[in-house]
Amino acid sequence: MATRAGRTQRRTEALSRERIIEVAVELLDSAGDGGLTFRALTERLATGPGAIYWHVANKGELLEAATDGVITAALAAEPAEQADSPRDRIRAIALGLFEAIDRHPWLAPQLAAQFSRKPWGPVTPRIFESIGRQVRELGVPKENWFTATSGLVHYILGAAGQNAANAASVRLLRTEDERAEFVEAVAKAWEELDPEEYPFTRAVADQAREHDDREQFLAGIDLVLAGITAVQGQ
Amino acid sequence: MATRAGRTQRRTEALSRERIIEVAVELLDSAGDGGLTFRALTERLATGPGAIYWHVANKGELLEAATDGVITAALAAEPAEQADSPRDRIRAIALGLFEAIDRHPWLAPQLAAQFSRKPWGPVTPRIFESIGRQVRELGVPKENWFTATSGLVHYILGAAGQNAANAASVRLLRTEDERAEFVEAVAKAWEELDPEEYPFTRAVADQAREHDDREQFLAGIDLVLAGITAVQGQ
DNA sequence: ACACACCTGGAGCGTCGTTCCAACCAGGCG
DNA sequence: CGCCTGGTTGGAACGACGCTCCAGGTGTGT
Repeated sequence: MATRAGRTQRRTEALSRERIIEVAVELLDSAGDGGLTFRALTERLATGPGAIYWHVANKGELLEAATDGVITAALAAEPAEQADSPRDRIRAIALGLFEAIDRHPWLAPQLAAQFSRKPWGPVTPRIFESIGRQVRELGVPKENWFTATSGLVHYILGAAGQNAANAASVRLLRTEDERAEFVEAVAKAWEELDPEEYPFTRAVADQAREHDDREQFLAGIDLVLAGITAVQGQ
Repeated sequence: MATRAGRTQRRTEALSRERIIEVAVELLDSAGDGGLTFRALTERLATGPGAIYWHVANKGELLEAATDGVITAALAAEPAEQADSPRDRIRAIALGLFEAIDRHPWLAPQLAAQFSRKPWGPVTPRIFESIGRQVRELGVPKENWFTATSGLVHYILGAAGQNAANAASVRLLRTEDERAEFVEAVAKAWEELDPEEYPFTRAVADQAREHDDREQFLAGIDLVLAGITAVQGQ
């Protein structure tokens, strides 16, 4: 349904599907996962729920559209630095997704849902394709394309989603001091675990305290890439 | 709050925190993410919400407790086959988590939330520790312990979560025929993508059609493990 | 100027998580 | 023996949610 693309575009600034999605993304970004409410939406758009439901079937479709829009933009953005090798291009794509999910933490669960419930939808192939092409150019033999690409995509979405949830909860702490305090508290809690039961976690508490999320993410990408090129030729 | 461990255990089968969590897991398993309702809970336990709220602070705490219980059981279970090397033990732990998440798909988002919002909670260190110990025994130099373990855990949770969401939606299809039909439909949709825009995805549609989820997951583990041992010594 | 298809927003339904509180019941005290 | 007290229980009710319904507005084609 939803005829859309009104043949005559009546008003200068009317209610449109695009405008609704735009505000939905704003609400999700500013108020988190549960921030997208039809009541908040009607208030921001100065309208009623009926008007919104004319443009959008339900909340699920609105979330899908918001996800699609943000992911498409993230994959279309050109990498800041030049990326000459397939390896660098994979790193660039991964970093683009990482940053998109970091800016819009609600993306993580949404992506997981879309990958499974609608693998034929626009998002899944788009991500798979852009990573897969570079895997192919890496010289991976064809019979391993699917395994290598799946592994990479799973790592990217898993790690980025994890980091996003993390960043979202840290972002609620307003001052820089509060954030440092949070990281410190976690590291300390790990250091104070039972030495008998948690020797390893205690030992890496210091590395957890000092790690940088983005570097850690890229180090993981390198790990998987090393695995891909180690297991098979090239 | 919550005196618990009632001094006299009045009835033979009374309401207890343990009983509530048990039923909560049943509800989540049978009815999916949104199946856990205080109304469904009161009905199954033949009581009112007040009684439940006396044992449990709120829905979030109930979800945490359910997650903790299931994960602890999964990590405690002995691997079916003997696992002599650290590599085999990592594969066994990963497979245990994979199967736990497969059986309880609601675990995936819940784990992601707990890892970020409460990294000091019981679940995060427990998973980190059991993987990390084997990473240490793999001979990885100490300065890379955190990176290697994070990479593994991110892959495991990302891939298992993805698979869980997938399996959950497929499980809604009753007959074996319907499931085969679903897989076939996805593969076909991929094959019919625009050849200009999606050459790679079209090329691997066949591999997607024939892949086995569990094997694919383990292949990804091997990929990361190969990366860990390739990047650094051993 | 009339009609009709498109678009709007307010009222309201059913369900959710959660709170409140009157009643209940077992064990200790008079 | 009865009562009293404090740990438990469950029913009623509240506010917020997603969503539906529908009586109207609004503008364009005729």
